[in-house]
Amino acid sequence: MAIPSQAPKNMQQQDFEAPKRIKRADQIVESVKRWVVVNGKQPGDRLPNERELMEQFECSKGTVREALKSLEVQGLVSIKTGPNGGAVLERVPYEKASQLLRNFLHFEQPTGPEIYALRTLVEPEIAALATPRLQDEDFARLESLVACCETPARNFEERMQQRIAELEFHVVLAECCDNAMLAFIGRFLNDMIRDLVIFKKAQLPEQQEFSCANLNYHKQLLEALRARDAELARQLMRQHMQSAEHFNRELEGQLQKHFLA
Amino acid sequence: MAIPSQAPKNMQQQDFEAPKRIKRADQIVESVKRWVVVNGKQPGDRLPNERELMEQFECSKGTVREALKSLEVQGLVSIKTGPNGGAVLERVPYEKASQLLRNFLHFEQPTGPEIYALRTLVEPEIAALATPRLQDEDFARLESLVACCETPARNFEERMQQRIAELEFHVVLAECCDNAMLAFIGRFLNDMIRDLVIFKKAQLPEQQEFSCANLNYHKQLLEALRARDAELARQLMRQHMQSAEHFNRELEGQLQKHFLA
DNA sequence: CTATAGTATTTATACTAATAAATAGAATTA
DNA sequence: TAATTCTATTTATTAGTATAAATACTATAG
Repeated sequence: MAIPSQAPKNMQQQDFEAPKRIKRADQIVESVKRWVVVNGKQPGDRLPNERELMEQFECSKGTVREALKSLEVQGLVSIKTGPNGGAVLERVPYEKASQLLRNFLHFEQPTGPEIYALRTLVEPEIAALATPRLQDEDFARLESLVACCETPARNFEERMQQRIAELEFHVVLAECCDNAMLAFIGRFLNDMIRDLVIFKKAQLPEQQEFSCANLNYHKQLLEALRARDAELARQLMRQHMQSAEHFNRELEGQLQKHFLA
Repeated sequence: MAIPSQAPKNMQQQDFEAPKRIKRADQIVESVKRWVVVNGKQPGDRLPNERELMEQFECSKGTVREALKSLEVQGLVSIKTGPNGGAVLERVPYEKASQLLRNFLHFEQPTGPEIYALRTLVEPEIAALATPRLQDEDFARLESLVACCETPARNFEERMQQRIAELEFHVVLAECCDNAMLAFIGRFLNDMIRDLVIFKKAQLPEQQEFSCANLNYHKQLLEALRARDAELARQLMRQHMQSAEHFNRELEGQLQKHFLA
């Protein structure tokens, strides 16, 4: 949140750096952000309504709206109509942050191997961090997700759902680990893989061996987690990820053949 | 990019899910995004100007401007005035993505140890991936950054600059590794640490031992990189990170004492 | 006294029209 | 030819008006 450097009017051509005019709306956005951090505002606190903002910043309705739109897109406020409506401060939801990061990656689409390489790094740590923090309800969720994959899938739809459940297993762990960044990366990678799985791999014939291996690892992991053995959980997850990486490579190979044929 | 579910008017109360009206501007944003992916538009391609968008979407100028503002905030377009002005497609710059992710983390400020824990995971991999890809100019940059830390700092300002140079060393490696996500995380963590260093640690008396250890690791790393020995680079980086993590813990302890006194 | 329906108010949402600022490129001048 | 001024195009900003949505409050019915 940098201080908006007011562009001086009468200046020689000598300044090559950032002589760019800062738009009114963006100035307002920065002011609001400063106001939030300086006054230690918390999620739920309300911003002044549009009329007051117009007066405060001496600008028109349209400009205020643009500023509020900016804050809304960034996920920092949500806007409601009606009495007691207006803009209220929000903690940025995961979905928002995730979507914005995906925009960033749009023109350099990470490949499967890249995603799995990262996953191999972070998932074992997530497992280890989550181990001492899992509650009864978390175990219940993990159980049900494992159960979901036990029975062999009868059709495409079921196979898809089992894949999602497999991934959800990792999301539960990510949510429980108390390192916000690690959790974010974990969830984000899962989302990326989910899209890969759904849009690319699903059309291939059943990958019995693959699913079976995953299920086994998840079962073993669940045991280790219940025993609160962080080190074992880390080890198992590492093996799980290496196995998944290997299977992914194989799948992509098959997909290649499938595509050429 | 979900399909905007038109909210049905006469419906029983049974739907708890997302009956929320989608704002006109957001609909336009989604349309534009679809247009980009469907037509495979690339950075540099221009969007229709405001007037055309108004006609195309049958809406007013204000609404178009809100939509464009949204796209601008997301870093997907940049907008210029004048002839040949208007909105052009951009690849989202790192700074934008970084800032948006920081908003997400604002209310759950990651602690030093959390940041270093992640760093210990990713930096060794970054070093290994960068090893075969470094060009002459990259080596030159690394050299100059190391040189910058050779001479003992005479004052606060110099000490600060050396710290920045130390971190920049890691940014160079991140930029060279061809895994976009890993690179992003690496740079992001460096930014976080830079802020920690600048705002928290700088006031403490000189950390000679710390800086010296870092410098040594960087020198050894540079050798390994020149020898194109990825495995050695990974090992060295791992040790470097463990050492840095350890020093950070110590620093935070000293800071605590400093603060209490 | 309680639940329901109606009403009024607050607030965002959307549109129109007009002016200001920026700039690329054409026309002009020395 | 080279610098300068002019001009057309396009966004930036403003003002004012009207509409639609959400909700708190009130009145009514049971």
